[in-house]
Amino acid sequence: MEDVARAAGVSLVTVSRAINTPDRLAPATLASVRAAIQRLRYVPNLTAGSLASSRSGIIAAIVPTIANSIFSDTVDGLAQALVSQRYQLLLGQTHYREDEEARLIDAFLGRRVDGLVLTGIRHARGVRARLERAEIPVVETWDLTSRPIDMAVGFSNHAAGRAAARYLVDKGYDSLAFIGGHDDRSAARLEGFREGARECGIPRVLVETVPSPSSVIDGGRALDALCRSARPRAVFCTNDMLAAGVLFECQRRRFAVPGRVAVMGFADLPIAAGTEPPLTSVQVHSTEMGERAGALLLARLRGDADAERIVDLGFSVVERASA
Amino acid sequence: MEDVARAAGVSLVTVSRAINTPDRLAPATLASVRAAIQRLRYVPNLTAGSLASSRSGIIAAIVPTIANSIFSDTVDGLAQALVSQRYQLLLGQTHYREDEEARLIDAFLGRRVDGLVLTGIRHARGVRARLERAEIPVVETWDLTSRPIDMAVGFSNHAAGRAAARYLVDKGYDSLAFIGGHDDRSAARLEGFREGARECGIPRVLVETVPSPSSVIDGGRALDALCRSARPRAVFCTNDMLAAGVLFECQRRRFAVPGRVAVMGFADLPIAAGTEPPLTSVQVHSTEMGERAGALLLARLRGDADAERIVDLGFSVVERASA
DNA sequence: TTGTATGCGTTATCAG
DNA sequence: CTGATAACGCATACAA
Repeated sequence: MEDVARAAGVSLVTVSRAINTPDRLAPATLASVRAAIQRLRYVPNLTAGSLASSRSGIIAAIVPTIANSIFSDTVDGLAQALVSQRYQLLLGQTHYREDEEARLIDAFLGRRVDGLVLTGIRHARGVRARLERAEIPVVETWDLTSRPIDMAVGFSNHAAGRAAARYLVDKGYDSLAFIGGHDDRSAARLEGFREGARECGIPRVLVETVPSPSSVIDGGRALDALCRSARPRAVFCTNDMLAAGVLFECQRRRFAVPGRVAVMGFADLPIAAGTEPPLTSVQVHSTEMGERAGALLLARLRGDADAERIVDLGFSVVERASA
Repeated sequence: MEDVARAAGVSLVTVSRAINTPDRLAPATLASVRAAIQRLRYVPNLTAGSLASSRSGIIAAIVPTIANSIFSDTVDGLAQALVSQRYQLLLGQTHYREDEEARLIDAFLGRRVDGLVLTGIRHARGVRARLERAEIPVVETWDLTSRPIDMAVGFSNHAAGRAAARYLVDKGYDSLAFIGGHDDRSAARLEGFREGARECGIPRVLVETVPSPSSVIDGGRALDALCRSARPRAVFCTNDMLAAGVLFECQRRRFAVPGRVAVMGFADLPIAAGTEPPLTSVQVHSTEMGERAGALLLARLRGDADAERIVDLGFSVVERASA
């Protein structure tokens, strides 16, 4: 920066201003500084800038795994929101482990990130306190709570599960099965699913859990396992990939869908509209979740104190042919 | 840090050492510093550390889009490799635009990242020079070249496309179609596919391109478009999701697979093993690509000068029932 | 509109 | 094994 200043015949600060607040410089000055920057191929050191300004320009996001399209969609949305304001995105994966989340949070706080996006509302003990002490904006996603650490954008997994059960019962299916992972959000959906079924006079639902992250093949296996001990009329899968696996397994077994067994997915991924039969699913706005999370952070960083703290994006059952 | 030093009755440097090189401290000193750190809830400022040490502890990765499982798998692998060495991962998306890639690279160089992982081997002009001047390790992924910017880990997309064509012809299919995006790597696969077909005496292949990022539904549409003007016996899709869409479309049209039309995918995603019929695909080690990229960077950062520069992970045709 | 002085919180170097 | 001192490269308050 000193070299640039010398080359342009100005002082250090002027170079700094040419980069950060160009409109506060005389056009001629600005031009000569920019020319010098180009000529010397000067690349401003953001680390030094961060240290001096105590703003890192970095937002961190923590997801269970990026190799699951629902979370990668959210990260995509978040990245979109941030790129416009020149924030950079630091990414961490927990692999569904609370202690990993805590480790990542510590590491990111050390980096003095300007904001943090978390997945879920359950965290290791101590995390909440550390985040509150850090005094940075935090958004929890993919679920809702009345008492977020700071802000939250998501939907009620419990209500979504309940809605799925009620939808299926409304359609006339009386023997319900649930296929899902055992992470917190799947568990909430299951609880809601059971409650919805109970409310409709169905006291018990079949449950088959699969490891998280789950995949197409787990869906097929789960249906296989269910059919060994029972004869479900409708299967609700906590993720469209599982549901696709169930559809393929139905094809193998020559089960008509929805005639012999109805199939319902979750998340309304692009695949849902492309299957045969097209998949009835619960739409949850994965990408928008990231965008809104980003928007909440940016608003707070801009100083908008009156921004919302809890955004319920809701969900909706998208009816297609499979159920 | 000063507070901690005072509380522990040592100097600043000793606190720094307790954090970075604990084995060079007397056990008693270390213990008292650690106690003070805990007591005061001291969170070391990595930004200041980076500035002083001129090592940021950050690796950046740039992918076309994270919302496509092949790239998110690679990012996953990379993140895995880095987390063990306490490197953090900065993520950027180009959305298949060279100028976005250039912008991101500049931003990341400004952040003084310790290493960079790129997707593909084509970049905007000037990028190569800037990266060489930055003197940081760079890994290009998802393709190979004899002249990488620095290092590369991938496979030959051209050879993979060629192998797909030869495989299909070997199986007796004489009318070939290609469904793929129009990004560089898909283009390379198409070129290879055409070459392979030509070598087997098939001068022309049908081609249907879809927008990137592509999805299941595009696969169905593409098959639809192809069938309007021709009658392909075998379809090679440049991505398993497209292939799954083709399978579903076949189901809709009551085309037997592979009897009426054979379907071949690419990447061997988890879905490939779960479809009905299971999908013949080209396996390309997406996750390992990220892991190896991370390993190459780490080796270089450790100072291993004699590390490899080009890693060909190869590919293999995984034969299943669909072709 | 531009410049001067100061500090951001560490690590590296050297000395003891 | 520990400490004193000088960077690291920039942004901010204040002055001109």
